[in-house]
Amino acid sequence: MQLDHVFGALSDPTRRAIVMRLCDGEASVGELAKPFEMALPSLMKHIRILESSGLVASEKTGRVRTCSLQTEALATVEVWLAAQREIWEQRLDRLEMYVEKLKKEEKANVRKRRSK
Amino acid sequence: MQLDHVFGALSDPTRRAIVMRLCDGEASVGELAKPFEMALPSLMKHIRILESSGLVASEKTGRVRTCSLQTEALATVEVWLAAQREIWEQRLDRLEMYVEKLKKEEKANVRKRRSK
DNA sequence: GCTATAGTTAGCTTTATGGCTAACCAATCA
DNA sequence: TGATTGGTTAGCCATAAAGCTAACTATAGC
Repeated sequence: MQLDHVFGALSDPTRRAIVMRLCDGEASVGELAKPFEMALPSLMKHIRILESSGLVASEKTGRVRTCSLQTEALATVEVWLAAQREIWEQRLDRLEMYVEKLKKEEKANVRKRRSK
Repeated sequence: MQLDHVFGALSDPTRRAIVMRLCDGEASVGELAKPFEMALPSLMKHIRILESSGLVASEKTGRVRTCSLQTEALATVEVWLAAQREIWEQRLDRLEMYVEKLKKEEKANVRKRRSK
């Protein structure tokens, strides 16, 4: 599973809607297609993309294909984002500490200057 | 800030690399360009895309443009993902409870059958 | 003021994306 | 077995994406 494909898959509103729909449980291709004013083959493409991204799995029994969500992929993306934000926030913290240090030094300087 | 654009922006490896680089602090366009074997205008396009997605901000002073990360956008995506996963997991929980219920009933049935 | 540096604009190419229709296959169901 | 339903394949089109080069603008440094 690659971030590229997962982010790519989620960048389309139709596909995000499908993911949201699948959060409520499995669905057949036809069921997924209903809310959209879109030809079946077009929707199938989206499903394929979701599948190749690892976000969705599907299985065909008889003539109906049932799709379901694969949460591991969602989790992977969450982890990546959280990691980035963490690094960033650590940096902000350091910066903040540095600023605090500067402020204290400045206060000290002010006191010094006053006492001169 | 729209999910479409943020996910779209993050679906490209070059742009994710830029985001990761900016986690370590601000950088000029030139600095950002260095690690990539890519013409400047191409890289600039990526920066524009990151900017229009709200992930990155930039300001030009003199002749250098300095770019920085806007964490709110990252946070927004995280929230969306977490929400989806939560719904999904709640559903799994309900399903699990249902399965447990079924198991208990089955056990009860077995006991009944034995006592017959 | 000339030159080098840092971006920017314009315009081109190639490939990918998102949509369509029409025709097709394979299970159900009457 | 013939019609209907559910999905699939193939192939087309328009637009967007990702890259390039070449030429341009505007600051900084000498």
